[in-house]
Amino acid sequence: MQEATRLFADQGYAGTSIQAIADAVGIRKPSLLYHFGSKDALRECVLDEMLARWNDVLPQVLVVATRERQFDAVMKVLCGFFVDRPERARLILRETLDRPEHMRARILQYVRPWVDVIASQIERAKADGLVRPDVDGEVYAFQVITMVVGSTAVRESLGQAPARGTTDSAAGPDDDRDRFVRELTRMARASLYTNGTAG
Amino acid sequence: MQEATRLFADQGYAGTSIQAIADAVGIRKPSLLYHFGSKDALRECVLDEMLARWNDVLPQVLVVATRERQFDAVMKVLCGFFVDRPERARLILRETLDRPEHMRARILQYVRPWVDVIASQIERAKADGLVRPDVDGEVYAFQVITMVVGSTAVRESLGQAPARGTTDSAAGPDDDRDRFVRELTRMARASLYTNGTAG
DNA sequence: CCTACCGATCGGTAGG
DNA sequence: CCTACCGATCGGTAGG
Repeated sequence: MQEATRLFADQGYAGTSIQAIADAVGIRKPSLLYHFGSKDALRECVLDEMLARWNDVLPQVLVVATRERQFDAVMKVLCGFFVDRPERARLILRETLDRPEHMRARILQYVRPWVDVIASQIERAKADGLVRPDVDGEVYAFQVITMVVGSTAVRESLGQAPARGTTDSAAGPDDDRDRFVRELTRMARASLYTNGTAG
Repeated sequence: MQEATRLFADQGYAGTSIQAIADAVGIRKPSLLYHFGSKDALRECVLDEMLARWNDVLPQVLVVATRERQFDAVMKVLCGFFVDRPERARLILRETLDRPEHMRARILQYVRPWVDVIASQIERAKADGLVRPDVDGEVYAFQVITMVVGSTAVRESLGQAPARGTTDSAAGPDDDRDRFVRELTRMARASLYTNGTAG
């Protein structure tokens, strides 16, 4: 499963042969097919597992969401899920491009709860005058998720080439990660609240 | 070329056989190979043509950039390039996932001018106190481009499923397009300027 | 979990 | 631009 996830994410479904997966695991091709039935069933299995882990992470944020600083908590969980395992972002992007109609249903199922949580927060905050009145909560939430997934998927691939500019000379990978997450969060927050710096 | 671009964007490079491209054009497979030499050469050709059109569009924005309202002009051209032909966004995303090291060079070559233009605008505006002081121009510009490409690539595929919410009942495709571009522009602008509504 | 094998399709070439 | 063909690899099956 791990190897299949990695290979599908890195080379795509059509670009990955079941022979290659079998080689990576150290068994023969028919043995792999015995376990999963077909290549397409393996694809479903890989996607299901990733979405199941996504569901593991959902309750965390709903608990935290009862406190203040909800926004930062949601962004932290959302970013963490993909940034800590970028192959998830690449896989979800590839699947969306490969089988849009198939992914639409799953995305509705799995991101809908998030969109609802975020949208309800936005409406509440809008009533308090904290959120810009022209924000469309649903489009906004969808856009933020797309931004996180998309930029995470290409970040490692591109070695964040254009992002090393004028800052201090040497920075560790952890610094890069934090800087990346912080900027994503900053953009999402600033484009939402009337006061761009407050949660 | 058109058919190859469309097929590579929709089904991916590995998922598209030269036979399928030949069928779409109405010629035989060896005839196609005669023109382009190999499948990989065709891939290069398709990518080169798209990047060449990107370069056609660059001067436009540099001319407009001498006037006021630079930001909106840059966003309009950037969004238009991808939103009007979403297969460009899908192709560039697939190529980045398929051959990251190969794309890094091209992206540095083709998006560097944009990043520089935007970054210089940001530094000027920062000095005037118009831009938030904590904005990292390079990371920001990279993030905006990623957001535009990523969300455009998946927008059509997903039929913007979660984005039909509470607005008026029936809206034409043009309305959707404008709403999409407007929200992208709004987010990019609001996360940059101290006053989120001014150019 | 294996060996042995299947038809279909892959990218590409020979030759005209 | 075609017909005819190449070896290699594809996903998958038979049978143990």
